[in-house]
Amino acid sequence: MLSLHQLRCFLTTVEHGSLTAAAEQLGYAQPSVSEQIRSLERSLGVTLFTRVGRGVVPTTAAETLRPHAEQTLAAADAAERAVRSVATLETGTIRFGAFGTVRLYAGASLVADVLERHPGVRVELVGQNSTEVQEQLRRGHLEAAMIAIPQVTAEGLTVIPVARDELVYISADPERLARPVTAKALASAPLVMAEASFRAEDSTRRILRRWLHEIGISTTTRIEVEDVETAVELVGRGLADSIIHKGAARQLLPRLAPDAGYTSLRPKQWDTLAIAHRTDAVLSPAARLMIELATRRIQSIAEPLGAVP
Amino acid sequence: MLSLHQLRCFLTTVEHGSLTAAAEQLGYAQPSVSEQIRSLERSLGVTLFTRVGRGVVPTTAAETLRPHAEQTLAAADAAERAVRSVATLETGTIRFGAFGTVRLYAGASLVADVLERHPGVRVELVGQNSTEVQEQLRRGHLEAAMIAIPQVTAEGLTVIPVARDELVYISADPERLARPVTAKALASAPLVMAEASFRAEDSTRRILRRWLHEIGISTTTRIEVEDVETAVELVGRGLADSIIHKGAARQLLPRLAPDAGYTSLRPKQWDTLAIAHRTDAVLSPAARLMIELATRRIQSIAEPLGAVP
DNA sequence: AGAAAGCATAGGTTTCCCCTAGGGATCGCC
DNA sequence: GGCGATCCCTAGGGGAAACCTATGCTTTCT
Repeated sequence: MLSLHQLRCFLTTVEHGSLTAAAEQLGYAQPSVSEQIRSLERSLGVTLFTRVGRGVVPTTAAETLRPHAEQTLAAADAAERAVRSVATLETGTIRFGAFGTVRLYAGASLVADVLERHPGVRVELVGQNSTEVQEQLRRGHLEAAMIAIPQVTAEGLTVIPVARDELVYISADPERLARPVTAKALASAPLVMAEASFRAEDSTRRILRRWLHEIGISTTTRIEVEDVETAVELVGRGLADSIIHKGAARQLLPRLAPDAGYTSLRPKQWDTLAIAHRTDAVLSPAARLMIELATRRIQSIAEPLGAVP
Repeated sequence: MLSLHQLRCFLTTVEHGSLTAAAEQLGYAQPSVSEQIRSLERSLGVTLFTRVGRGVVPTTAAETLRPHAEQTLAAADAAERAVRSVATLETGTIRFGAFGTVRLYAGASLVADVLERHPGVRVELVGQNSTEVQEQLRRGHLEAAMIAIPQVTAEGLTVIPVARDELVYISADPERLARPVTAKALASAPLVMAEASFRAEDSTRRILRRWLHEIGISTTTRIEVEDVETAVELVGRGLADSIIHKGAARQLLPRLAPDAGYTSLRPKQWDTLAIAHRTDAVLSPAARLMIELATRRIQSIAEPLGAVP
């Protein structure tokens, strides 16, 4: 049976023109190489070297074999290196940004997905606050992140939209949920707003601001909080109402505000969810995996938008 | 250490989605395949299958490895088939020695013969000069050669006579060709001699020397040239006469010296044509084919002598 | 002619390959 | 929910293969 080991011995012998030199090169004793060559000749039914005096001379069969042997070994080497590059992913850390509402999609079950496919990896979800993610993206400490799209794309970042998510009105007051909320109704509501995107360019607020501005009403935010969970809890206690992503509402309301519900805005408003990475970055397999899984997950909840990069 | 065997087991397992099925396909017991996969995983430092309940599921590392494994096995298979095709003369290079006058017999039409029978092969006729052929035979770069027999066989070479060829006198002077040339007449002729055999042991000259020596005459070579064609051309221009093989005369005179002709020596002298190869060599099919065809061709021109090996 | 270089052979040890036998987990079916 | 079937793993043993050292033979160089 043909073996890579035989081919290696063969090639080294051809290159050095000597069994002894090949053995030395390979770190074996000379008879070992000799035996490998002999077994290769036997398995191929061909004489590869004519033993002449001191030294060996390759036959035409050997010359025929040579390029194929080289290609085979090259392919095997490529296989090894390809897998090893994955191995670094297997044993390394996947560091991925996901903050604001997006974090809810790319949460525990996403991590579970990754761990199932790559049992050895360590997963790090970065997303305590938007400033941190933005900063780490910019400095290259994070390869990529899932974000609610900012209206003005940050410099040096490539942003790829993957889905859109509806903005819904959440409240503990059934009466307010009876019909879609208009801008006018919104203006008179006590609101708690959470940061859902880049601090300076929070997309949700920007959308609301523009919407209300169109009909000459200014925002009336009552409370400002850091994270969506807190906002939802406050809504659950009836202290205020809020506007969040529909996907977040479906996930959080049952858990944090069982007595609250949600309804659409009128007209409906949408926020865009996207992947962001440094424009000049070459994404690693790990980042690609994370993006793929997160995208799939988001698109299974929100409305798909465009193609996966 | 990576091995083809491991890759084979791996691929079969991926394709069948089961170790048991792969083992059955490969004709092994299940634990054997299992062990191969495990050793492959260990040598790559990667988990290839997640053992889930009953059954195995390939990881992304396995998906990465798969195309490379396929390519490696394909390359190995190609290597095997390439060499086997050489063994059966479907392809490959036939390298054969033929120099001096013999080259005229084993010339273009011999090559055509070989190519007709084996369209895929490449033919290499080595024979620029005798030293080169002798050297390559001795060093094993040539398996076999057709030669004009040397009186003293070279050491380590087996020489098998296959035919004898008459030595004839060629001249542009019709008067000299009127009757067979005796030693006496030869002594007074201006001669051009070409190297026709091993440089040091040129058989033609040796024969002539012995012949003339018997009647107390020394040779009177006027010109020395490397190849027979040049000698014949000089004869054609009337600058000298020469002694060459009859077969060579018949082939070359019309082409190179149309005004010249040939006549026998008196008594007739013969040179022996033979096949030479290393004594300890096992001849390849390619060499045997070449020997057989060359022998047949020579014997159709010169007088057969002994049997084909 | 003697020394050096290179391959082959011989014999023994270690490693690897493959087998059979049996244990544990999961899945499907009563 | 129990039970058989399926599939993988572990354990241990036998045989082959790989590798080594030591040695002998041939060729080549000096």
